Amino acid sequence: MKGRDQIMRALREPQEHQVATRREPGWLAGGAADDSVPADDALHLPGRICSFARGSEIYAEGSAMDHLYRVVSGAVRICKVMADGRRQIVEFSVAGDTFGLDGLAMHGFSAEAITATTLVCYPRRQLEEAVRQGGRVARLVERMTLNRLVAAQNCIVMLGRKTAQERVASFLLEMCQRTTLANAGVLMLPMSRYDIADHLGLTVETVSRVLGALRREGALALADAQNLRVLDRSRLRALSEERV
Amino acid sequence: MKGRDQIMRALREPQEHQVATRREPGWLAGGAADDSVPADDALHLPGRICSFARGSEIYAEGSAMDHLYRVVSGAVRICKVMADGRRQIVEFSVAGDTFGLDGLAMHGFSAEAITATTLVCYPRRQLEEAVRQGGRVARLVERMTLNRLVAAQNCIVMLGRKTAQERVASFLLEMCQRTTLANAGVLMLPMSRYDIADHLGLTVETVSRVLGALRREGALALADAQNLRVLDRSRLRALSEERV
DNA sequence: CGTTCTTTTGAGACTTATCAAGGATAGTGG
DNA sequence: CCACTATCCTTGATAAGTCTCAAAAGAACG
Repeated sequence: MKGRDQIMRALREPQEHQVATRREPGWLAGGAADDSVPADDALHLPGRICSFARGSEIYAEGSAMDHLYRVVSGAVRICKVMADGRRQIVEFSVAGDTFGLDGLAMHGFSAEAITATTLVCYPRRQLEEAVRQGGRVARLVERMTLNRLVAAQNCIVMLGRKTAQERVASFLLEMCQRTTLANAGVLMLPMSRYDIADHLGLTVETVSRVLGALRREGALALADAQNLRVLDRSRLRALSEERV
Repeated sequence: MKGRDQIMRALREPQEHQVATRREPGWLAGGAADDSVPADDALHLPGRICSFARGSEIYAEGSAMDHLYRVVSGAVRICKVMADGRRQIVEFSVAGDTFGLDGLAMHGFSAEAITATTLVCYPRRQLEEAVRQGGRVARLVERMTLNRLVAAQNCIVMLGRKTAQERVASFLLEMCQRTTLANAGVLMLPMSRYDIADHLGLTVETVSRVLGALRREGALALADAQNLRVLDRSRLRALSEERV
């Protein structure tokens, strides 16, 4: 459990920076639908469109928590890196997901763009003002935070009690649900094997081996590293032990 | 990873039942202070006092989510049991903590009293009404959920990337913070080694061995299984890698 | 087209789980 | 009050799952 290569990875993380930012004139109305959130989950608050390059940091752990973000396109990882380089990704955010509220006063985690990513940024001030006034926005924010809490607690069950194979199966099913599949049910994974490993509490090698095993037993078909198709969903469900 | 003894434990869990319940006349004003919550965190909503015997179930996974609970005294475990008996405790609730919002429509987890426990139950209806009207209660509930989300995400880091020793150290420090220590700084752990193991994603044997090792190296003193004193806090901090 | 990063696969090591058993503790009933 | 019993806790020996180290093929990128 030394994680030396994780240190190396952390050190050579590219520090490209935010490439574009422009004003959004209107009141942005939601992104892709997430079935655990009411369909009409638009925040209806003034927001600003921001773009981030692949690998760039959206915010750092310990920085001021002054925005709520909604992913328009791309993917984001929310993570923490320990002093010796061990990294844990606590959640991935894809199109339609919101993130940015992950601490009390400061950010408890950092957020990085996995691919080229476009976000809507809502200033925290206005959000809090809307919550204070109650009504729809207050309930939406509350519901949103509760969704993330439930997701986090399910993640805890996975990390605490599931085997490597079960974790990978759970992850694949979750991603199938959360992203819109391409034609013919192809699942496009925006993140690397390293990201998956650091989310599932495994190593890259183990993730790769488990995917290989699932492929050999006919549960998956791998077009390339990022694109795969689930051939035997019931097999994955049995492994993940969730009624998905 | 068969968890056969966990199955046995799950099967023989006593099903004693709720022993007393009476009406609370007024607007209950908070319990013990939790430093991650504003000091004045009273909900100021009408609640009902309920008592639960050791080992009894407060609510089951899949049951209707119609109350918010605050622990007055005792301790509660929030957990999920997998089909083959593997159990994961996602959080412990002690005096002053709130719980009960752990799903969307239904409870995603079950709650059980670890020791004889007294709770205040707030009907969800009235809570939602208060949130709808905004103001203090809305902000408190939001803050409360956010606190729990941050705690869950830190738990994810622990389960995903920490060794057995680091997990136990983190757990002890967290419990020191969350409970009021007895005279001379004695930490009283209400839960069994099984509960601790199922919270840390370890086995009882490993928890016991790690505690033994910490005792032998002089970091801890164990009066008995439930009562211990932290002798070398900096050692635990170094292991847990948190600025606590 | 060399360079760097990612992915896969293999061999061996190590942490933690499993199995087993004895001792401590608490609750129960005589 | 004390034996009885069930449960919890601890410790040891062994096994298994996953990690670490190593290397090579494949993809991305200038």
